Amino acid sequence: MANANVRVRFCPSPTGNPHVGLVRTALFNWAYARHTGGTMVFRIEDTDAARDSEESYRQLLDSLRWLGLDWDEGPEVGGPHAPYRQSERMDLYRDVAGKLLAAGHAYRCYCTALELEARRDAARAAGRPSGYDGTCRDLTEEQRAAFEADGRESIVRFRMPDEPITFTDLVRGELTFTPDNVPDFGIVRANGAPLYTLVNPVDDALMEITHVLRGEDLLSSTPRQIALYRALIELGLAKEIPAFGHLPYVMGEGNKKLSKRDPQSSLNLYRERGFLPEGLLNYLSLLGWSFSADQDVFTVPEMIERFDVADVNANPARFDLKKAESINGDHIRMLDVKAFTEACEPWLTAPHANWAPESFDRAKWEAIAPYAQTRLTVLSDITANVDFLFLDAPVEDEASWAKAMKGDPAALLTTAREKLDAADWTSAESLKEAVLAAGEAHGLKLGKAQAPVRVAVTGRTVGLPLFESLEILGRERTLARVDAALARLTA
RNA sequence: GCCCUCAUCGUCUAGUGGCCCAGGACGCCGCCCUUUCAAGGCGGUAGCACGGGUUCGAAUCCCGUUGGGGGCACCA
Repeated sequence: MANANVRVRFCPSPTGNPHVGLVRTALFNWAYARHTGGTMVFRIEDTDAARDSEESYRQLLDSLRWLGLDWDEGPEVGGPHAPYRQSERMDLYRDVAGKLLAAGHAYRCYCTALELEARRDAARAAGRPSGYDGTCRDLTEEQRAAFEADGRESIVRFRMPDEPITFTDLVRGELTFTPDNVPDFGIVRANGAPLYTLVNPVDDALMEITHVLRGEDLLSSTPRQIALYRALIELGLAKEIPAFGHLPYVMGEGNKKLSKRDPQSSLNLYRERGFLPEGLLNYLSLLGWSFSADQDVFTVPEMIERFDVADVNANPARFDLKKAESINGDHIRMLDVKAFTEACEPWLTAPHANWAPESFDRAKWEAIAPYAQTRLTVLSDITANVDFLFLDAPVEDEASWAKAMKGDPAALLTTAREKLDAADWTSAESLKEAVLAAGEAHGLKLGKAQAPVRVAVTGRTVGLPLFESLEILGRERTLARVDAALARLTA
């Protein structure tokens, strides 16, 4: 299925934070490019000055880089069709709009927003399609002059052909749209700024995009783009119409499309919680696609090897955090210890941690990291697992204390302290025997006996293997914490 | 309102007319392992939206119904 002629593109507009739906779209385009040996074009659609922001643009690039979704042409990389930010290509669009107008493929429309709205409402009430009704389609020179003389503003509108448009969607098969339901559409604002409806297909044409893989929300605008494409071809501005593939939505809670406003959709959220790029990508690829019938954890290279748009299915998928975390956990386990150790470090140093940066002890961290790797689902959970090593005193968790300090904890701890004091601190096994012996002295099995020790030392009832933890914490600090607990118990 | 689109366990999916009284994964439940919690192992729970066709045979094809989602901008 290799086809080095494939050119796909990812073309977000820089508004708000990157969200997971956007990432899924980027991923599928990228995977298809890498699978076929084609080219990934990254283009920024910043034609809406009121909504676009430089901050959002920066985040977009940063996010893609973090995810490892690289691009062959685009911002900061360049390419034969530069520039790749539409805000820097305005002259080009003006030129194309002029040619479209001159050739009669577009016309000036003088309808005001109010008039449009009134006619739209009337059309709906009458049960007719509510798109533009073509009022200015065939204005005479006199009518046009009159509107101009009135000082009316005008937008440029594309003239849709009076025939049905059929195309074969890569994921949905053959689709046909009748002219009644695909009205003429605006391509240039009254202030001269081009609209997405013009700019997107024009750039796809100029950049010689062969496969347009985008969200399902754009499905109904496809016939308009095809019509525009045909006009561009006629004008010698485009070579051929690309193939379209509309990817299913990523849905959120309830049953609504995950939107940028939805906090659950924010890519940054997953990044901050400690998702691994490959874990998140793995999960996201499962939304509308499957690796095989019986395997859903795989690496990015494995995905590239198998990915094909033709295998994407058409139904919307709900984002399931539990499964995303589970798969991420699998990827955490796939890391070698060194990579895992390094990946966690950002969470172990300020500002994420609740201890001073200088309290972080790399040697201790490296010693305990292997015990943590099998039980994390997201990296940010690491702090609660190892904070006892870096905090001056264990966290105060009343619920844990109450749960563990039952029976006669002071007696148990007193014995445990004696045994631990006498144990071999270079051996976790020896520490285990100390606690075991202390338990036996009070008629407690190891499971019960370790609980008060664990809470005294780490503050929590759950955590990493206890005796290895004690060994790494060290004799002095362990005994001091047992003493502190004893003091509290007997106060 | 008009148009488009989608429809397999709670969720993500495999399935392209017989291999399916439907397979995997997450979740949930139980057991094993076990120093807690995980991880791991084993087992269980649960689904082809409905109604008509077509066919020797339908989760798979067709029609309709119902339900979900989207579009109908001087947003993208």
